[in-house]
Amino acid sequence: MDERYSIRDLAKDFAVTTRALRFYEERGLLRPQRKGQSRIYSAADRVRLTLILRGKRLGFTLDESAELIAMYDPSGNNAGQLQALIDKIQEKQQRINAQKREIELMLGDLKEWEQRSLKALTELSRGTKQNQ
Amino acid sequence: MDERYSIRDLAKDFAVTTRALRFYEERGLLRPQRKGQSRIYSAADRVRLTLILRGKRLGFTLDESAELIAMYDPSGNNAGQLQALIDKIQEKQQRINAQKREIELMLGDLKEWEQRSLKALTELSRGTKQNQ
DNA sequence: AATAACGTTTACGTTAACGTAAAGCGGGAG
DNA sequence: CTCCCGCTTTACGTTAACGTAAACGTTATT
Repeated sequence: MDERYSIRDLAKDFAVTTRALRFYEERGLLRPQRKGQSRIYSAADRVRLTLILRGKRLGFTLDESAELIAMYDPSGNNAGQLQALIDKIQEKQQRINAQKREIELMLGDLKEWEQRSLKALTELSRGTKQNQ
Repeated sequence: MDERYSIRDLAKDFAVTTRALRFYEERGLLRPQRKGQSRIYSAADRVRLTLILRGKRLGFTLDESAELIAMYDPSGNNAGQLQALIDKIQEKQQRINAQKREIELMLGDLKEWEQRSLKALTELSRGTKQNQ
């Protein structure tokens, strides 16, 4: 318990580059300890990294993830923070749902279009001699 | 009919900047005619612009939209192109649905977390004297 | 002719999220 | 001691989608 990981360990475990890890730190998303000049990551850091990557998958920017993680953090463990976090995520969910609706509309249009095109094609090949 | 619009007209009608319109042209998404050195946009150009903007709302890059529009174009009006287009859009839809699922999972976790936190808070205030 | 109102081209600036060197430090194997 | 390995810092490069500014051409007015 209270495990320590090198930057290489984390990079491997989470399939990210060491450059990315240093970058996240530069942006304030990670704060590993130092042993000499080397970075030492803890289990807590792994959790944070998990959140960062989850944020990415969800389409959050690093700044957004930084905010979310700050709220998620036990240090500010009050209900208000949690509610703010939930609100942010719900907002994101709404945007995604809007995208989904738009994409569904577009798909609908396209399938209609496909039908018409296919119909046109078959009518063409029926009423015309095949050339070439 | 066969209406012609200035770059300013389009910018206004679609709420984009003229810079964006020239940029889309530079990237091959629009090909307005020229009258002297000025650009003249047609109804067809408006349709293309509509598609570009729709693509943006859906989270497509300009390059992706360029592809989609090329396929959507009547010039390549065969069923194969259409099918490819539909496939691309469905792929995008799947990505969006995946995002949606992730966000729903995260939301679920968070609400659980909120419950626990709220509970902890009330238990605290019940079992302890209010200080400060 | 001068000015304003639009249009055009050219080109550098901006943000995000790293990639990609370059160059140097510390330690442990031989 | 020497060499390599892994780590570090510093810093310039990259892509996307325009923003912003400079400098100039074209009309229509005044």
